[in-house]
Amino acid sequence: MNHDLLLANVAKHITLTDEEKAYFISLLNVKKLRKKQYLNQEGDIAKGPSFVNSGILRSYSLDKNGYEHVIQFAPPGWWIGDMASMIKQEPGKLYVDALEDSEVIWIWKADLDKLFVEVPKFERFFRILAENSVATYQSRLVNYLSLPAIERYAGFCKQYPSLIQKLPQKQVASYIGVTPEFLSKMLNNTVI
Amino acid sequence: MNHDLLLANVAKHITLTDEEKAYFISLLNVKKLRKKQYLNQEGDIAKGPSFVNSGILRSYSLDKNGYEHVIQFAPPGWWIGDMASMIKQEPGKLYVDALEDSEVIWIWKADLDKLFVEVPKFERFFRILAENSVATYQSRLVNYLSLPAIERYAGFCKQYPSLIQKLPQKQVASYIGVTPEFLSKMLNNTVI
DNA sequence: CGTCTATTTGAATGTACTCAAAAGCGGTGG
DNA sequence: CCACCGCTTTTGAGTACATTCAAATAGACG
Repeated sequence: MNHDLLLANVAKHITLTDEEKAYFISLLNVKKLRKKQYLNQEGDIAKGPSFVNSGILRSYSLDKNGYEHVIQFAPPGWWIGDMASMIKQEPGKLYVDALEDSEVIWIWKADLDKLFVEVPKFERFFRILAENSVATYQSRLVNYLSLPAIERYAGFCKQYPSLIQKLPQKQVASYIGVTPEFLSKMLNNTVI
Repeated sequence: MNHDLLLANVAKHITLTDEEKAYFISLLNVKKLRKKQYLNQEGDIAKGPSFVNSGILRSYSLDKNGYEHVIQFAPPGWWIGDMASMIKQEPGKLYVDALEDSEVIWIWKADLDKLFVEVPKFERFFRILAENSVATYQSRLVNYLSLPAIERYAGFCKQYPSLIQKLPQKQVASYIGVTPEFLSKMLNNTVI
């Protein structure tokens, strides 16, 4: 149970006293996930934000035809979760699971709210986190609306060069919004 | 120059003293926009978050074929801006303009940073704002990845019933990610 | 080794786009 | 007040990008 990666992540944006660190750590929970294990399933109420300490997680939705659509990948050092479900504390529409054996550090939404009151610096930290997330989603939407699949793939490779090597092609296809068959054809120039 | 709508918006999440209100107001700028006038153009560095007091604004990107892709509509009471450009203070990829004569209240990023230090409650306010925005983008992405155009249109009508009446069909088409021609055909069942 | 899943390949299909042109609509100026 | 201009919406034909379904092949893992 090592919080170094998380504390380094926090330290990027705010500076904590030892006491504040200790309090923060006292609120944390750790969960080990086996490959394919769920952190969250559709219909669950998201417990709170989750930080990936090791492994890779992803969030995705399932459409009525049973196809998965990846919303986010989270390698070590990233946060993941179903924000809508977390905010409203309502059953969510996203699944979160592990693509490989992983370790996650997470905090109850109720504890986070306490933390915001006790150590207001964390308001800043999570504000910055959310703002960065907004920027990422905005740019993803721009890509999705204005680029053909092949360029969305190129953009993904450029933005996440280390991820691309670890992910099954199927997962990347889902993230860029095409079927695995079509991505395969694109990469092998079988698209005529 | 009436800040009531903005103050009511702020009051939804945090409670300010009269002094804090006065300080906040002292940092605000007002801009009137004529229909079609830009608040921000591609390549501009976003000044800071903008609150729509009256009218309707939209943000959009322009692809290399010259087609517009609407990222967001902002009726009165909503915030809008190019988050990536604002955070990094780098030239952005989004345009923001007025779909009708509008009035916008905005704050310089540098003043906002000062505000966060002077009145930390605003960290909370903008954290909540950004979190809601993340939730909205997540759900929009889910829709985009997993629903056919006709259902994205239905979803838009359901989610923004009052907006749909005010917007030119062309703008809605762009938001849901189809050409104006195709939306017209969908609505008139000319799609065979 | 066998099983399960991922990837590839092919053919047929479908959803949505492009281009072009006509029709509708709203604002503005003479 | 109405005619005209510019922009939006509609309609049609042809096309392209991406999907579906099916089946073969390849990889990964116990």
